[in-house]
Amino acid sequence: MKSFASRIVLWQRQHGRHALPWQTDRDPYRVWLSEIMLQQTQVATVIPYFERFVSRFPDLAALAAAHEDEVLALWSGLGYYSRARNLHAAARRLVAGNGGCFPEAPEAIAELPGVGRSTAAAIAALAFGRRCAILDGNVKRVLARHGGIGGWPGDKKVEAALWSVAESRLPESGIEAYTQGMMDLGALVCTRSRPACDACPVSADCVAHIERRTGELPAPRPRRALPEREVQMLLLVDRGKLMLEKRPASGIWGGLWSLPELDADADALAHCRDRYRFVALERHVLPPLAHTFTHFRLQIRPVRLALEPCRAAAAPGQIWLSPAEALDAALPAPVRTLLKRFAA
DNA sequence: AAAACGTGGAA
DNA sequence: TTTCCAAGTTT
Repeated sequence: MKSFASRIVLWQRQHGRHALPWQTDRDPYRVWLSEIMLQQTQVATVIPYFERFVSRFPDLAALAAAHEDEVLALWSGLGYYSRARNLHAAARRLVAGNGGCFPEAPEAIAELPGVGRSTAAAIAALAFGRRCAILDGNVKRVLARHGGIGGWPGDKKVEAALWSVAESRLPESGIEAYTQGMMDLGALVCTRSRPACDACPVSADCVAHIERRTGELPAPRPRRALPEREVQMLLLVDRGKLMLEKRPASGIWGGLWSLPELDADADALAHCRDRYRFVALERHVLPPLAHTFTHFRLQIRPVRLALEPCRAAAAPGQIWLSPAEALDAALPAPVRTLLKRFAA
């Protein structure tokens, strides 16, 4: 039987994906951008964001010259916004300190903010042909099944074992096809549920397949109950314009423009007066909106307050926009939903 | 080292 | 509806 790596490489060339938007060339900028967008995010979700982003920022120099606000606006809806802030910061660092050149060594790539071991290896392999191992969700699933490695892959010891296997199976040549092939195999054949083992090039010596344990491997993440939180969000309206506030750089929705929040049981009118010195003429409670994060569930109770004209007093970190203008801004997903609903 | 960090697709 | 988790990294 051919080696594991050879079978992956041959399979990738025949059955793998070759026409994804970031596979048009080996431009390290495009490879890097795609790898960041694809962190914890599915390919189908990323594609339209990637197209929009590269059309606005076609290269490192364009990205470095951008305002962070516009970068975040193009990321709005993709989630994990520190990825966008780190991407922007890294572009500026490379243009200012590295002559606008992308580093080729995985160790150097991993120095960039937002780039860890696996992402650095993916860029080094796909853009520069470096022989190094990745370990994303796809690879973890393929290796856990093929090697019969139990335990949750997020566990440190299990992950260390998987890294070790990943390093040991690299091909002598054809690292690009191998790297892409492991991801393609995980995404297209060795799927989470109902894997297509009939179509798999490495099923002959796959422990999970042979022992009929593909349903148990890899082991699922240990579950925990999702905490529930509840907030009010204020739509402060002055002559058709809404007030948005810039969120702090750290924490949820960092750097995005969002609606003022207050405790679910607080008095919206009093808050409006005490916190902003605005006079509300009319109060309207809008239908609630549920939003689920990875680590908690949020109930949003929107309240619209029609204000006495006051915009001249706009403070730093605040902007007044029409609903249409606001939809071009870097909004959190549920706020976008809310504003669409409000504008309709 | 566990928790934070978003969103949407699929089962 | 609920659960899982996707080309993970940072603190």
